[in-house]
This record gives sequence, structure tokens and C-alpha cells, in this order.
Amino acid sequence: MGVQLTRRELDVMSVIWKLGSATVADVKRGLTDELAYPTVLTILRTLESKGHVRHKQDGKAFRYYARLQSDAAGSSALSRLLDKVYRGSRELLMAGLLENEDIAPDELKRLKKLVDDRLKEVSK
Amino acid sequence: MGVQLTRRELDVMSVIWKLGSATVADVKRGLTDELAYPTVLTILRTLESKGHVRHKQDGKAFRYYARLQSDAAGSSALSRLLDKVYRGSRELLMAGLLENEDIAPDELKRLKKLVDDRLKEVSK
DNA sequence: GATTATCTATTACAAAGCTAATAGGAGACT
DNA sequence: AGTCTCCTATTAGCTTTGTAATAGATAATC
Repeated sequence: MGVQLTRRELDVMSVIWKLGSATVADVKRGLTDELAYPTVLTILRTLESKGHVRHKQDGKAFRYYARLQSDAAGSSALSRLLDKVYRGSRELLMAGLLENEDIAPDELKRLKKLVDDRLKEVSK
Repeated sequence: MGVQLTRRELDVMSVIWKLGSATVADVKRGLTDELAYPTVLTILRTLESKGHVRHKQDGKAFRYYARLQSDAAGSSALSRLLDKVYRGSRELLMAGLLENEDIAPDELKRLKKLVDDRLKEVSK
């Protein structure tokens, strides 16, 4: 089955994905919640033991890199969501996604293009 | 913040959403994993204590009803996913959603319609 | 060379989540 | 009456997650 990240693991991965790579201190700084240094380190170690990140020495600090890519984690979470919450209906899911009031028209156009392109592809 | 369901809680809610309402035995039957009766009951109680379901007597059994609606749970999970994994980009998320090979052309058309309608709405 | 700052490592503990054995109640069946 | 069946209730153990105090190591600085 797909990847299952806990809340905190996801918080940490999110920072690493955003920054590209990050030291423990970077992650700590990047988190919205204030966690103690050893706490962050522990989470990173857990992630490493699960193979989701790896680290290299960088000066005296460790620098962490994502092995688990965000799109892999995302599609895993998406399919779970699709299945469990939306009973497999992409429409329902997408309706939920579009529900938000303030989506820029430009973004909507790009979304449209995504579907259109895909549709062309399918109709040979 | 939004609703946070655990793995098992989501499994159970999913069954209730699908069935409309369900007794403990119904849920147990509806789950893909084999869990013992008291296990299912415990999860339902947790959900009830959090206000996500309520129950009524039904014959000698309890019948559980969702208070938390699936779209509410969904949009909460979606925005978390959007934020943490896709850095706020609906496009990336949608790309992930469309990535699956076997989406029926019909479904794609309906997805297209969703975006188109929304686009019309916006451009007054 | 002592102090400080910055890291990682160890260890521990509390809370949450998951699972189910066991017990108890009440109607149905013989 | 006794047994069976289908429920809910209680209780408990184990695992995972979350958090951080404390300790140790090393380089920079004074």
C-alpha cells in the first residue's frame, strides 16, 4: 500500500520539499509549530529509518534530502482520499477542490487546460 | 482547524457514508480488514465522543449515523494535502488526480464541465 | 585553554491509537 | 429452565507517535 505519513512527519517532509534540502535547524525554523531541536531530530530519524529521507554531513550539521518525492506521497494520499471519502468519484473530489471562493481566473484556465489536454490525448 | 481522522476512524466513517447508516455489525462487515467486534465498537465510540457520529437504538442493536459529512471531511483533508504536499498549487494536485491511466472519457468530460462552469461563473 | 555556540546522541516518558479478551444482558429456541 | 445467539460494556495490553531533558562532541571565539 501507499505511504502513510503521520501529521508531524508530513509537516517535516513539507519543509524539506519546499526547501529542497534542509538541516535540522532549517526544518525547525520552517515548521509553523515550535518544536524543540531534539524533537525535530527524532522525527527526521524516524523518516530516515523508513527510507523517506537520507542525510549527508554538511559542515558539522546533517543535511537532509527527500527520497520520498512529494508527488508520490501526494498521489498515495489522493487515492486514499478518493477511495475513502469520495467513493472513487473524481468529480466529487474536484468539486471539493473548486469549492474555494478565491481561485484566480488564471488558475482556473490552467486547470481547464490540464483537463482539455488530457481529453485530447484520450480521444486519440 | 479541520477534522483529523485516524486511519481506522476514516475506514469506519467511509463505511457509514457508503451505507447511509450502519450497525456495528454492518460496519464490521463493510470493512476490508477483519476487525473484532469490540474493536469496531471502540472506534465508533471514539467517533461518537468526537461528535462525528451519533447512534440510535435499533431493535437490540445500535444504529450509527454520520454527523460529520463526507464533503466536510474531504475538503478538510484536501486543503491539508494542497498545503502540505502541493504547496498550494491546485494544478499540481489536479495533475496528480488525472495521472491515473484509466479514467473514462465520460468522466473526463464531466470534469471538464465542472471547470468550464466554474470559469463561466467567474468571468461574470 | 576556557567559554560559548552549535550540533548530534541517548534516554525517557506521556499521550494517542489500535486491538481484542472477557464479561454481561436480553431475546429466541428447544 | 437451560442453552444459544447477538448485542453492548469493561478492561487491558501493546504499539506508535510526540515531545524533550540531558548529555556529549566539536569547532569558534576570547
